This record gives sequence, C-alpha cells and structure tokens, in this order.
Amino acid sequence: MQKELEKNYNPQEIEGRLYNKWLEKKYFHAEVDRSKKPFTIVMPPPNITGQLHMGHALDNTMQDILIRFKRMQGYNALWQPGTDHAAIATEVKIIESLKQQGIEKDDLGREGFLEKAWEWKAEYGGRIVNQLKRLGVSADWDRERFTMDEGNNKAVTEVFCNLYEKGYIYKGSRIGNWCPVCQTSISDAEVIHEEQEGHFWHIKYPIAGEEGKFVEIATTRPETLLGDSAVAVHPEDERYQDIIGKMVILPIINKEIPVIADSYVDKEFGTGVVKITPAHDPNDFEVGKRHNLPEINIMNDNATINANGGKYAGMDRYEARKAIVKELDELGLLVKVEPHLHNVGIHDRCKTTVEPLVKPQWFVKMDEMAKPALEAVKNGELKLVPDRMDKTYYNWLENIRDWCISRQLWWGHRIPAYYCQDCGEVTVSREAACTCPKCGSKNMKQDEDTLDTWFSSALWPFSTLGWPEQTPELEYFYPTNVLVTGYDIIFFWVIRMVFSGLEQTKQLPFDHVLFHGLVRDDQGRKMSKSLGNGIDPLEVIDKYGADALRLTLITGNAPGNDMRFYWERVEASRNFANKIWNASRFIMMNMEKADTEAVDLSKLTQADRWILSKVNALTKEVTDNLEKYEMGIAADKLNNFIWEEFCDWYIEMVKPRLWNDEDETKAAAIWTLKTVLIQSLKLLHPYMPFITEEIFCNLQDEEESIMISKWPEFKEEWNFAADEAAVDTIKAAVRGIRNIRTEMNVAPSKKATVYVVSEKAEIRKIFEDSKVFFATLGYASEVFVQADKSGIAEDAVSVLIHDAAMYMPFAELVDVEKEIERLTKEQGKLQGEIKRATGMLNNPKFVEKAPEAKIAEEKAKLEKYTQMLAQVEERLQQLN
RNA sequence: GGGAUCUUAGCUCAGCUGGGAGAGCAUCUGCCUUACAAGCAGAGGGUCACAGGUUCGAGCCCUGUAGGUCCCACCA
Repeated sequence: MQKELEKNYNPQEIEGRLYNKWLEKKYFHAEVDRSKKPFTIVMPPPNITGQLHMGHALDNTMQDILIRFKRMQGYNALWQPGTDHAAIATEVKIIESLKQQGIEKDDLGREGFLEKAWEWKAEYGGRIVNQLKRLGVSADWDRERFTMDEGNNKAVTEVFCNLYEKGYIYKGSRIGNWCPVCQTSISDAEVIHEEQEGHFWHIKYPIAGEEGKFVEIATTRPETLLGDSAVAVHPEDERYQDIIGKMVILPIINKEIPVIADSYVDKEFGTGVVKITPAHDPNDFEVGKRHNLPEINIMNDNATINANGGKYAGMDRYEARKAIVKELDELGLLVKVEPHLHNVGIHDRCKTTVEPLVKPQWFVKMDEMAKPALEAVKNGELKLVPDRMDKTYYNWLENIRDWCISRQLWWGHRIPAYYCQDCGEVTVSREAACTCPKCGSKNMKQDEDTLDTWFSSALWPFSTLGWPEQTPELEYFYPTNVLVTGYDIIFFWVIRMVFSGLEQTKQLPFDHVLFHGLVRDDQGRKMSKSLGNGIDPLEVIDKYGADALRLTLITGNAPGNDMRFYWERVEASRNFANKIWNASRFIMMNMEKADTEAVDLSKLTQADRWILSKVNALTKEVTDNLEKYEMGIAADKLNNFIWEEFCDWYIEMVKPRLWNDEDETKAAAIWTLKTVLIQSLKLLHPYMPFITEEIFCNLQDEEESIMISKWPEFKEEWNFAADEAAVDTIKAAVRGIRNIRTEMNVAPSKKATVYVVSEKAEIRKIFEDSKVFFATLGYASEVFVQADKSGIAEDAVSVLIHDAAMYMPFAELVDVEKEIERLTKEQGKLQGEIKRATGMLNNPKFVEKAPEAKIAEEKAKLEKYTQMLAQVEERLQQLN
C-alpha cells in the first residue's frame, strides 16, 4: 500500500527532513576510492561575514546540479566546501561592531583584536553554511575548510617562501593605491573608477629670474602642488622650447623646481604643461624615476597633510585643497577654474577615494607566471565557458602588472618575513626566525603586514585537499574538474588560481571554468544593500521551496549572462513542482490496480512505446546538455517533457485503460507510468533534489534515495521511432478535432462523431489503433475510419491532418463563412510551403550539396502538401 | 582610447556546428472533465535594431551604422 500524498506539494514540511536524512546517511561524503573515477568541484568559499544572497544561490545551485549529476553517473563526487576569512571585508565589519561597543581597534592592540576576530568567526562563520544547506547543497561538510585554518596557513607560508626563493616575491617602495579610511594598501583590482564632476584649476608658476613671466599649468588636484618636484612639457612642443631646463618657482612653498621635457605630456591636453608630483600620482611617479626627481610625500596615512605641507599640515586633503586655491587666488596666481569630468579611483569596499602613495610593499612579480596561465587557455587545456571569456582573460594577463600582496591589516596571514633589528637583514622563512642568519642577533621582528585575501584563495583548489602534504586526497581528487563562479571575479580569483596551481602543483587546478552572471532585480539593477532591492533567497525558499528557487535561477539563462529576478518566475517553478507532485499522486493512486513488477515489453501499446521512446531520447539530450554545461536548455526540455508530453498527453491517453478493468494492457500502462516517472525524476533530481527525493521514496521502497540511484542511460531497446511518428500523427489529429470544436463553439460536454478518411492503409491503421484517444482526448462519441467518403453527411465539416481528412457532422453548428476563411488561410499556407519546397528541390546546388535525408524529407513534404492542398481546394469548392 | 556583449512576441529571455521563428509570464475565448484552477483546451501577437555582403538558403557568418550594458586602461 502506497502512501497517500497531499493534494498540493508542500516543500516546507519536506526539505529539512530530507536534508537531514542525506546528512545522516553521509551521501555527500566522498572518500578516496581508487575503484571509482573522481569528480571534484571546489566551492568558491563564501566570506565569513556573508549572508546568503542570490549570487551564492545561483553559484551553488549550478555546482549542486553538476555534482549530483556526476554522483548519480557513478563518479566518486567530491564537492569541497569552506569559508573565506575575507581579510579587509571582515576587518571592516569587526571594527564597525567594536565601534558600536565604544572600542577602538588600536586600543585592543593586535593580539586583542585578533581575539575579537576569532570570536566573530566563531559566531558568524557558520551562518552562511547553514543557509547554503537550506538550498540543498550537497557538499562534503565533513571536509569543510577555512582559509585561515592550520593547513591553509601552512600552504600560504609555503607558497610565499617558494615564490620568494624563486625571486618572484620582492619588497619594493612603489606608488600604490592607499585607502585612507581602511589605512591599507589595496591592489589595482580593488580600485573601481567612478566618473565625478570635478574642476580644472589653471595656475601660474612664476619663471625664476624672469620677472613677470609665468607658465600656466592645469591640475585637478591643486593640493598636491605642495609635493611638486618639477614641471613638465612635451619635448617637441614649440610653445615651450625656450623654458625647458629653466627653473620655476613653486607657489606657496616658494622653492625652485625645474622644467623638464617628457613625452608623457600630451600637448593637446590642458595647457600642455604638467606639474609633476612623484609621490602622489602614478604617472608622475614614473616621470620622477626617469628624471631622478625627489619624491616628496605630503600626506599622512589618513590623507591629512603632513609636515612637508608647511602651514597646511594637519588639514584634510580636501580642506587643504580649498585653502590652497584660496591662497593662490589671493596671490593672483589662479587663472581660471573650469568644470571638469574625470574618473576618480574608489576603494571597492568602503567607497573612499583612494590616494596614490609611495609605500614599501610586497609584490609578486607576474610576467613569468602569467605566461603558462595564458598558454593554458590558448592551447585549449583550460576551457572557459562561455568561450568569449577567453579574450577578457588574455587581455588581463597580457597587460598584467605586479601584484601588491601586502595589506596593512591584522586579520589575515601574516607575512613570513623577519627583520633583524640589529643588522637590518630580511629573512623569509617557513618557521619563525628567531636568529638572524647574518649577524646572529636574537633581536628579530616579524613583518607587521598581512597578505591580500586573494593570496590564500588562489591556493584553494589544492590547499583544501592537503597541499603541501602529498595527501591521498590531493593525489586522487586533484586536479579538480570544473570551477563555477561569477565572471566578476575572473581577475581577483580565477586567474590567480590558475597561475598558482601551475606554479605550485605543475598542474592546472581545473580544466573547465563555468561562469555565470549576476542576478539583478526586476528592473535590471544590481541587487545592493544601499538600494534595498536585494531579495533574500531564504525568503524565496520559505515561500516557494528551495526547488522552485533553484529551477528559477537556472531556467532560461545561458552561461555568463546576467539575469533578472521575478517572483512570477518563482511561481512558475513552484507550479511545475506542483504539477509533478500531482502527476505522481495520480500514478500512485492507480499503482495498486495491477501488479507492475514484471511487464513484458511486448505487452506495451503504441502510446507506451511512444512515451518510453521520448523519455529515452530526453535522457540522451539532458545528459549531453549537462556535459556541455547547458543547464538552462536541459531544464527547458525537462519541463516540456514532463508537463506536456507526459502529463498532458500520455497520462490523458492512458486513463481509459486504467478505468477499464477488462483492459489487458492496464498493467503495461501502470508499469510505463511508473517507469517514465522514475526516469524523469532522476533526470530532474539535480535541479530539484527535494521533491524528486520525496516522490521517489514514496513511490517505491527498494531504493533508499534517488540521489544515489543510477543516472539513466539511453537504451536502444527503448527506441521506437515508428511509434513516435505514429503518435505524433495522432496528436496532430486530436489537435485538429479540438480546433474544430473550439472554432465551432462546441461545448466539451457535447460528443461528436468523427470520420477519418484515408486511402492509405497504414494511415488507417494508425487511427484504427487509436480510436480510443479521440474518445478521451477529442471528446468523440464514435470514430469511423474508412478509405472513402461513403456514408458521410454532405454538410460535414472537414479538417486536414497530414494526409488524412476528418469529417465531423456538426452541420447545425457550422459557420460556413468562418470555415471558408479558415480554409483559404490554410490554402495560402500550403501554397507557400509548396513553393518553398519546390524552390529548394529545383535548386541544383541544394540537390548536389544537401544530405540525402534532407532531400528525401523535402520530397516527402512536397508530396504531402500537394495532396493536402488538393483536399483543401476541393473542400473550398464544395462550400462555395 | 582598447575590448566584450546585447538589440528576437506586450514583458523577461532561450535559440547548439547557418536548413520550415520558441518558452515562461501577460492578453483573449471556453471549461470546477473523478492528479493538479498552482489546472485543462484553444487563440491572438515577431520585416529576429538598421544598411550592405557571403551563401542555393542568414536570427545565426562578415562589414558598417545606431542605441544599451559591462570590463580594462587613462584623462595632469
């Protein structure tokens, strides 16, 4: 006796129960097992500060689909999860929360702060994991890692030392991006450019020793004048040839600086004269290096003016700007102020305008490591999906600059560099260096800085598997198979994993990268906290179930494309879930009517063979699509098959057999229903794990879970091409009857007599065999199949289906005008088709080049359409 | 400035290597037909942005134009 299902699918009751069952049964856990092939995905580690958002939901749904698919296919599937310490993002949050308690970061000191940070991690680090679980994520939680756990720390130190020993890591005093609020350096990738309304100040610098003579410069940042070391013009600028080499007097500071010539200056832009501030502008920094200019730092770390700014010392950079402009104006040196639109660099985390500053920082030399990473995609070893991402990837690697990896933060991996306080020697070492190798001093101090958070995430695919130890896991599960992530972190993360993997393990960390886009709101805007337009995935799960959310995020979306979130789409997915639920309910209600354990394939009817053949073809297609990461396409096909083919057609076709106790094919029908349902559920399981599991378990007792059941395969013995064609014909015929009924406004309760007329015996056989479908699907009371039109009422209405004509004696209901209109339309259509087919067949090139099957198909169509046209025309004549 | 991408039904989007324009939602018309009204049956609606080109054949390939989005670089 089967369980009775509720009338509507109710996910809330089911999901938690099933997820716990899966956890208890350890289905997500993978152990090294050399008898099976591994399939590995590493989960992009969510930040410990994070709350689940739609991006996570999409990313993890895609991974879950792939991992469940591969697991069912028999792979030893490992989905390696973990979380990211997210250095700056977390540190900022902790500082904020401390502030609310009235505690300043500096009051705590490094040790005290880190204590708080670990407390934070303990409190919030598990939150997002629990949220992911609600989505149905089948990751191996027993292997959960953290970027700052012991193993990862070891990997980070090892990589740092390896790169240092190879000469790829160096410490240099270079101009870099500085965030005055976070008080740390940031990499180029962390700077976003924003167009802002600014001003262009034209200022006169007096020429030394030439009373009354000036050069006019234009600047957007007048306050940096305090740090000018020169004024530059283009070497070939006729206007300024006479002043090259002369000195000008820097206003306010009142010191002489040289006029230099450098081709960096654009003659056309501004006045053609540029002030050079090597310590506060990246371009000026380069110019300064070329001309050996002094780097005068005028700013403190919090972007206030320092002692080099004289009387402006202590002022904020913007305050100083105002004051300096005012003074210049008073001195009569301000020529004009123009409005000016320019791009300003902003820190992506805190939105503060970054300040270019010269600071000693650690860098990774990129040119050598970029080469093999570039090569991997060019030679096809690493495939990006969609492949248009290749160009973005190339472009970045070909123009790569050294990676600034030091951060002036506390939360992160501390740089394993030790300075001898006596002789100044720098030691980079895997173990804490207590003795200076040069002078033997015990007075050693570790570098205060920590590493960019992406330094540890770059190692994630192999550090999580145990590297640098040669663990069995590393050997077996690495390299991983596919990385799934958003295109927005291709530079931050993907590329860095690729070159790190190649450098450290001599292998690509994965051979495919599947990119997805952003989930936007219904107006196409990015979901963000400030806009308040974010939709909480947990709210969607509460309302409609995890399966509905998952399906919504996958359906109708191609790899790498952004998508918009609509509640209506979730509703549609929920409706689909309910449809499956009810189909299953129907099947279960009928299952006890016959013993379906052993059914002879020869007992199957044409309809049974048709749906089996369909699900068989679907199996192949869905499998192929999933192998090619075409999840959206496969989802569409599953929806279409289950809803239309299986529910709307097959179940309806089969009903009379279930209701008729005399019917010998009843058992076959029930067997087919169950078989096709189970196979569909399996194909759907990666998308909708909960509902498929619930039905699967209610449907049968022999297997304990659909998620460890075997993925279906295409079977030649289920391939019934002829039956597929025949049922397609029947379907078309039924549709024709329904159309006529609708057009003539025949109430469904009113039964009709249907005549099927065809001279062809095989056509007659198809309809003879399927009279019952017309009764159920087309509401016909009687069906006559015959070779000619004898006995059919003169005023019968006809419809043409393929090459069979159907007559329905509804004389009293016929609207002749309408019928003529319809037939005329049909006539036009057919004429068009005939013209098209004739054109193709008369084309010598087509006949020569096209495959034979194609030509035969066109010939068959031409013949068919010609016959149909003749029938339509005959009918038209009758009516006129 | 360099690059990517998009423009397909009222809306949101699919459309694989060129071979008779699709889905969901929305709209209209009938139906509470014993799995499902979160449903069933039917209907309307598209010069596939524009202009050229290649091809027997173009939504798909090439060139150009217009508009949108995004990325990178940079504007003293």
